[in-house]
Amino acid sequence: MPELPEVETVRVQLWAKLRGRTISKVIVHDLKTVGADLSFARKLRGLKFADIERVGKLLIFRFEDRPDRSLLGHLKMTGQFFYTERNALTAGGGHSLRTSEFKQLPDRHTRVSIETDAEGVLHFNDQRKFGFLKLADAAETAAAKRRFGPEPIAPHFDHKDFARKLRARKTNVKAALLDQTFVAGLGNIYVDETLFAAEVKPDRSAASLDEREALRIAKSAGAILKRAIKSGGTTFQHFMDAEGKRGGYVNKLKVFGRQGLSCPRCGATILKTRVAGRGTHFCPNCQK
DNA sequence: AATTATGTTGCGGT
DNA sequence: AACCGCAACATAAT
Repeated sequence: MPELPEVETVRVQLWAKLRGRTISKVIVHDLKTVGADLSFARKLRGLKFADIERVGKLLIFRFEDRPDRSLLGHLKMTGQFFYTERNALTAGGGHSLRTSEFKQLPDRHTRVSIETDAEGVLHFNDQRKFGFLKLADAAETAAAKRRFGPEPIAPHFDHKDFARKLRARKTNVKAALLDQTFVAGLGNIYVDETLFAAEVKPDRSAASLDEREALRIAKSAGAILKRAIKSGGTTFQHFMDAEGKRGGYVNKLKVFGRQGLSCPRCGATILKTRVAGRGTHFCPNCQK
């Protein structure tokens, strides 16, 4: 899933469900996903969720009375967090084993299941197994957070500073925007959408940008990420939110996945090429 | 049926 | 230090 808007969508949903809940049982279906940590389940059992933080595309679960222990979660390419619950109140009065409206979980891509004291279960699904859940101490957590650059949606994001630093980069502008240590939260979809909004070609060298272009990129990135959050993210292939729903921003994409179709701004044909090793979509006419 | 692509990023080598 | 290419893995499409 996983660019900032998708992760933020899931963060908000999970917090509403997990707030104040205590972990009663953890089932590790795939050891690699937890970094081969044989004590992963034991260390989580009994912990009470106190907060869910997001930095860039990384989720950080915090626990009450245990500031020295956090759970880091990254979805990478195909990770998904699903929250399901058994219906405590059914017509017959008993427990229904139906886990959700959208699918039976766990399924063959479920890597970890975390049960709570509220009949609710948090499932971590990940087809390709690039994603991970990792227990971290305070120092590791702080170190992980420090590696991220500023987020374009941050209240105090400094557009001028960003523009100056962007123009000092030696790569093309797409590679610069994908670098999470430079600016956090953009991925392949939102970089293409940002550069379309800013009217800049993805393969332009960052150093060739003038001040106005760099500022347009800074402003566009924040605007697009915010709009995408409002739409619940983008479902292009795998993304599903914590309730199994798809992201609405897919209908608002201007260039991503629209190769061969006409540019919504000028009518020229959208192209797909390869830039920074990634499939890249842009309008050859109105992006300069 | 082999090759290529896929919403990410860490690593090892310039 | 910054940057590039590749690898981690599973699946669908060509």
